[in-house]
Amino acid sequence: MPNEKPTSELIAAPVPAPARRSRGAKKGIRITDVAASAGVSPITVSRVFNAPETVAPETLSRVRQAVAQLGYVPNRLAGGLSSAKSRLIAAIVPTAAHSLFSDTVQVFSDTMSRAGYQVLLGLSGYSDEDEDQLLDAVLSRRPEGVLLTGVAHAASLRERLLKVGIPIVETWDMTDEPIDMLVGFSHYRIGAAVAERLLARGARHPALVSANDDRALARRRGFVDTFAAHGVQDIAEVLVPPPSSVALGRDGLQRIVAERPDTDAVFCSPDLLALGVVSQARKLGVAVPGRIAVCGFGDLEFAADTAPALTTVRVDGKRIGVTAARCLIDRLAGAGEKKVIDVGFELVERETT
Amino acid sequence: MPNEKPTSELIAAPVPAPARRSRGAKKGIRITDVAASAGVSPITVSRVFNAPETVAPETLSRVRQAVAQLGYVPNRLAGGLSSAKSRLIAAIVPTAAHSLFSDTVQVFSDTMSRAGYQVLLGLSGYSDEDEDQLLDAVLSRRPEGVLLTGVAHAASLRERLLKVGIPIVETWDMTDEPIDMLVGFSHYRIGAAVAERLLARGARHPALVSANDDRALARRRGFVDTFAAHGVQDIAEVLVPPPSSVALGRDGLQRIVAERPDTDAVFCSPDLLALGVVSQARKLGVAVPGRIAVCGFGDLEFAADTAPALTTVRVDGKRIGVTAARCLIDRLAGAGEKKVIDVGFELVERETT
DNA sequence: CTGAAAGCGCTTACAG
DNA sequence: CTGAAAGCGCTTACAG
Repeated sequence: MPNEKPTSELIAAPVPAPARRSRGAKKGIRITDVAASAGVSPITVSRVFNAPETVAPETLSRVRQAVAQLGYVPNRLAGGLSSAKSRLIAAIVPTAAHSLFSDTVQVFSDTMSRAGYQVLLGLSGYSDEDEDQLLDAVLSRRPEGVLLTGVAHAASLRERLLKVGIPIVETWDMTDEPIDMLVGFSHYRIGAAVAERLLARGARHPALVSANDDRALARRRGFVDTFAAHGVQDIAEVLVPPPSSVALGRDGLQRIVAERPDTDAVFCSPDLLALGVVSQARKLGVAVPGRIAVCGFGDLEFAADTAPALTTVRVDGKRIGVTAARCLIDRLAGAGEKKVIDVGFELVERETT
Repeated sequence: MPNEKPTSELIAAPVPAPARRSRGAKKGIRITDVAASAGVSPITVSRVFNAPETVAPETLSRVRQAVAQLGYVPNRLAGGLSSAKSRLIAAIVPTAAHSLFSDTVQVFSDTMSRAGYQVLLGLSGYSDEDEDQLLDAVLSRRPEGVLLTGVAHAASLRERLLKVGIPIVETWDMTDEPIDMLVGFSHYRIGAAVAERLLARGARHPALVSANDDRALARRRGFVDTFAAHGVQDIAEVLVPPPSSVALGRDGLQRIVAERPDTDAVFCSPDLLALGVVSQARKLGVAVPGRIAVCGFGDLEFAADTAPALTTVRVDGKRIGVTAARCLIDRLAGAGEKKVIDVGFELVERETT
């Protein structure tokens, strides 16, 4: 006897029930399936995942058995919608490809997942242009926190992020006015430190081969200002667009020496450019660091080998990753206030002769 | 006059309405806010985002204005739950750090987002152990497709993925029994090709310095089998755990030459190991490729410069990324069947003297 | 071209 | 320690 109607028609039934609609995630095991199988209510199943300590041990194992048997995986779209906790953290980095930030992303992701969060990677591509669009995509997932690379963001991005009211960590840079939390270091001070080191070595005709993103330009300013303070005003420079490469570095030195044959020091950042510069110097028969001192940025592992005469700047990307993750985790746990952490940097001279 | 009760108490009110519960994403602009502001129904607002071509131009612009003014960002947790379309694709890669796969991830992500999908990165960490746990985390987001790195997955993973029934692309490897689609190349054939090249150069005492992951071991098999087919059975080898590094390569050659002073060829993969081997050879005064021929894997950009005598194997990671993305996009659009695409590889000899 | 109602699969805030 | 009801913010499948 299918389609039996309820007998309670005496009690007004104003709207006739419309035909069944098949929609949404019809297939797949739901929490109610597990509940039925384990002989408990859906709420109890939910607790097994989200607050197991509040469930009786015997119930716990019965539910877990049902979960395993049915192969149930909770639907976090539903869970997130219901609880307003997406358990998602967005990490916005310029690029995934051969990047300075990959160490940071790696440990950040590891640390966050150990704390029960998943990382949604947003690739911003070094341009502010689509950053707004990327932010739309990211925010549509309702992340509970955001890691940002750098501090120079379009005003619109700052405002929107501020309005959303979730914890933010900016990284890999320094500023007096962070959006929220900050774990990084000063690129300006790096440029200044490199300049001082080169000055101490006696350099008087410095040059620059550098990427042209915000952070590289901050290093450039520190470099230029410091030389200026010592009376060296005129610095030859080659700015290259991303992605940096050995070839661009090689080409950079070529242009520098053509323009300024008396160049006695080059600050190249990142290290990939420095490798090109060192290689080209070798090809030209120019002694490094004897004739031209070269300093890079990024401390590529193999640089030590490839270019033992190369001074470089080391930054601990892993430390930035863990620290940033901890900041967010603390904040999400209710603790942790607005703070700025400077992880500093290190000038590395390996085997300067 | 707050809390005015409805006047219709004559019509049975069996269950007293419980107190209001504040829960879920209380704050934030909802689709109903936009609808009210634009003077349309929520469905129309939904259409503006998901099927703008079905909305009258004038309505469209009115709604978009309201969206812009209120700063509305659709909640994809809700949208995904309702439509069973998360617009999320999972990409599972071993690591984010200095990786061969970063090019693939980059273009994959770019291509997918241009098609309206976001990429959820899962870092599997080279071990099958937590792969099940990672899969739980990933599947809980209900991705519409999955990109996998490699083809050697635990049987449980294969089964679970198969059961979910979403499109899968395996990448960076080759197999006769893919889970679904496959975009990659044969590591075994690479090992064989390298062996043949070295044999042609006259090598008779080959050695191996290699990572120990599944794909590196497949290259090893191709290498060993091919030499065996030519009567060379005894191959010295050093297998190193991830992450590979220049230092491990250096150490590797040291052990090889100590064990087999007559070694005349070394296959090192990945290239980071090859760089170490070449560097150590230089330190030992061993001519490369004169005394020992060295072949790497991965075609690191700077290797050309660092070790011009290094033969290496180039694989087009970007092509894998785009192709894999296209496979998924086609399939999600209803077209595209199960297929295997071999992107091949290339042996690169730069300036062998 | 537009809208009213129902439902996606969870969790919250109670009450017991 | 456990559960019944309501609701999170969307979209589907209609109907007009």
